[in-house]
Amino acid sequence: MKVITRIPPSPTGNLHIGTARTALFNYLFAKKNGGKIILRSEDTDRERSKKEFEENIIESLNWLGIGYDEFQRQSERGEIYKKYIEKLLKDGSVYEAEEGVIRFKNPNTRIKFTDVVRGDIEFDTSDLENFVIAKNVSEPLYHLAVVVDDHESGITHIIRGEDHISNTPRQILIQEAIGATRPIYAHAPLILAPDRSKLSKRHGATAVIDYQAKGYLPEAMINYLALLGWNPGTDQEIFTMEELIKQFDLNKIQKGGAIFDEKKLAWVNKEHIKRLSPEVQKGMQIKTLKEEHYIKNRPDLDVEKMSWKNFSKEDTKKCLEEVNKLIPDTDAIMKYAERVGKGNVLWPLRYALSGEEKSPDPFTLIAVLGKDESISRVKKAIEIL
RNA sequence: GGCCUCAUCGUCUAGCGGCUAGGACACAGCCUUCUCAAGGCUGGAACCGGGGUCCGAUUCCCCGUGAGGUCACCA
Repeated sequence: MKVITRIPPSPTGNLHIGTARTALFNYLFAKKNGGKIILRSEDTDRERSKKEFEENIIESLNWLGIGYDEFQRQSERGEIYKKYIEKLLKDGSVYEAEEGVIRFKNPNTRIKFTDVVRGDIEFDTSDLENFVIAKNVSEPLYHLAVVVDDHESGITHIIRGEDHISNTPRQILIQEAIGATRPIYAHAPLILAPDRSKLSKRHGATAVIDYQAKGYLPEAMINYLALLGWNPGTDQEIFTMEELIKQFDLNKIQKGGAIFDEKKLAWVNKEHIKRLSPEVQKGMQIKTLKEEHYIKNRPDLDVEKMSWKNFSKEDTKKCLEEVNKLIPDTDAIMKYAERVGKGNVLWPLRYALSGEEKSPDPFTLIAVLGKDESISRVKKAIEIL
């Protein structure tokens, strides 16, 4: 049996981190099994669906490197749904209610299904009412559209968020009514905000594009997302997409929700940056450096932090005066530093330029600031001394 | 509230009956003449509670408690 999975976002917002993580799991699982993956835009809600969101979702998925084999748009599949709704109407599985919508006739049975990550789950559907499956024959709603699409596309595995567990019995009911085979379910835990509630817009940056804008590497994002709710069972924490595909396993998906921690994302990002070529790293460093407050504005300098170790203020001052004549000649400064003591020269130089105890090296700073600005910053330091 | 799901350091997690409960992030301290937004070392930090089962429970069962999800003509 060929594995077929799906990524079914609703274009009512930018690609959400939670959706991206679920998309990733579907992608990894399909790739690992040599399967197929379908991106399905669930835009049956004409009011809320926006073209721009669909574009954002596609772009974000692209940026992350999550590919797919086929693209579908529910708004273009009206005829297919209509055919099913009419058939259900005819055989009496659904009926038109007084309000004019179409409801599913609840058979009030017990539905039991096996979830790959949670085991057996059982529902008594008599707790459910006769739920609405379409506004009319031409306007299907979520449950109907999903079940029909999954069936028509031959979806074998539905990997989705835990928030869909309670939707499952309804969908199974519809499956049985249209004679569809039941796919295998795997409900992944939710990605949580720091307060342990479902991560949503009110928690700030929740769209993939927000992190793209912050300068995170797509590889880092993928890596971190994969680790939220899944782990390989080893101590490995840094992965490439290829490694993830190779190691991914539905059975190792976590049960409990995981809080999204940007600090750890930042660490993962740093680890991926380290694996980049020195040239690319330098380019990224310079790009992000330009946004630093201490590059945009002259820093306030603290005389006490100006000297390295026990080197005197007077000597530090002399060093800086010498160095200032050499800027921006890197080799000359380095040669001088080796003679006088690297720390004695490089620390105060870097501090004079950035005003930070931790910052990139002085030569990078000179490159970013430019000759004139560098010289005047060092001059300022000399004055204070 | 009904139904469903979940429960190991602050966070992400390993553990699948016997471990000094491991790793990572974060945090704290120390080291490092500085091309250091680095690296290294050390440290503090967890099995929600109560019953069982068992020679023995973090691990299996039950009950609590807590957290979350879901109850739309949204998806």
